[in-house]
Amino acid sequence: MHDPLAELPGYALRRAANAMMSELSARLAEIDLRISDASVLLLLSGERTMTSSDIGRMLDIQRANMVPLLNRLEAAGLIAREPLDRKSMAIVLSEGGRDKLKQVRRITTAFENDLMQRIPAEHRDHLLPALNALWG
Amino acid sequence: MHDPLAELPGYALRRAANAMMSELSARLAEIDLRISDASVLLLLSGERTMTSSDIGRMLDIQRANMVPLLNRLEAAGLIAREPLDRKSMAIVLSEGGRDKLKQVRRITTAFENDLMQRIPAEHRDHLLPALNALWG
DNA sequence: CATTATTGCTATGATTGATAGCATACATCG
DNA sequence: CGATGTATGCTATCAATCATAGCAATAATG
Repeated sequence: MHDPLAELPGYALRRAANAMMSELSARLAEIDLRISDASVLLLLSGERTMTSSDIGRMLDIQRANMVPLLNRLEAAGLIAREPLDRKSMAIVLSEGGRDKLKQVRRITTAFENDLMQRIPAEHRDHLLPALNALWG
Repeated sequence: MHDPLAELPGYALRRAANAMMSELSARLAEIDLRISDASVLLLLSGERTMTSSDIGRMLDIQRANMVPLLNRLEAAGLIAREPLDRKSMAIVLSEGGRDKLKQVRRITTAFENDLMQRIPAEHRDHLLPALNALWG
């Protein structure tokens, strides 16, 4: 093949991320969630009270784009909006959301394990710290 | 912060890829190219004669989506379509395309170097093989 | 109190990606 | 040769993601 792009880390990063995302999307589709949906549920599993803006800042999703995302989750009965003051809303997991979260955890941990298995053992432990250095 | 997602390689991969892509986009914007444009130019720098479909297969871009991409490159005077038989077209770099390619190389090698510099030395050499294992 | 910032939202583009269909042309095999 | 199957390049279209601007209400600050 002799792909002149194969040596570029940036290119490999893009391809790897695409492959990973499409596989994870497929697995999450079985429980009717998108990747961003699952990220929000995982984030809400922490004990902290968070508003829509908080979540957006954490996940790098703009306020405007949080709206349809949270609407979808609310329509699916996974979260609820609870007034925090007269302007802000706390986003909390509903009971259904906590159930769904368990399924999300099951899928994501299996997925992460599979991912890591594909990496030769001598490189495996270096991936996470290397990636985190690229956006910290 | 205690981000419950920070430990997930899949999440880190997504974030790292996003950060990388937006920075590379910004750098390539200075020479009026998008990432896919630059990938095509780099791919065409190989000696092989390639059709639109060939390029699409290499870069995982569908035939339908190659059309506007190549139109853009052709309109910018970077490539030419040369009839190969009565059905297929060879996509070749024009002179302007070869000039642009030099700029692409300058930008991408600087970019890749910067990327690698951000990674702690002990992890650096493991990134590329680990990523390539995730989509090969 | 006056000003400024934040929140949640609407509306709207731009870009990318995926699918379906089509006419033409090539390839294969009896 | 001729029939069938496949590849190519394209149009048209749809869905998803992301970004920007603006707005009304509220909160925070000096």
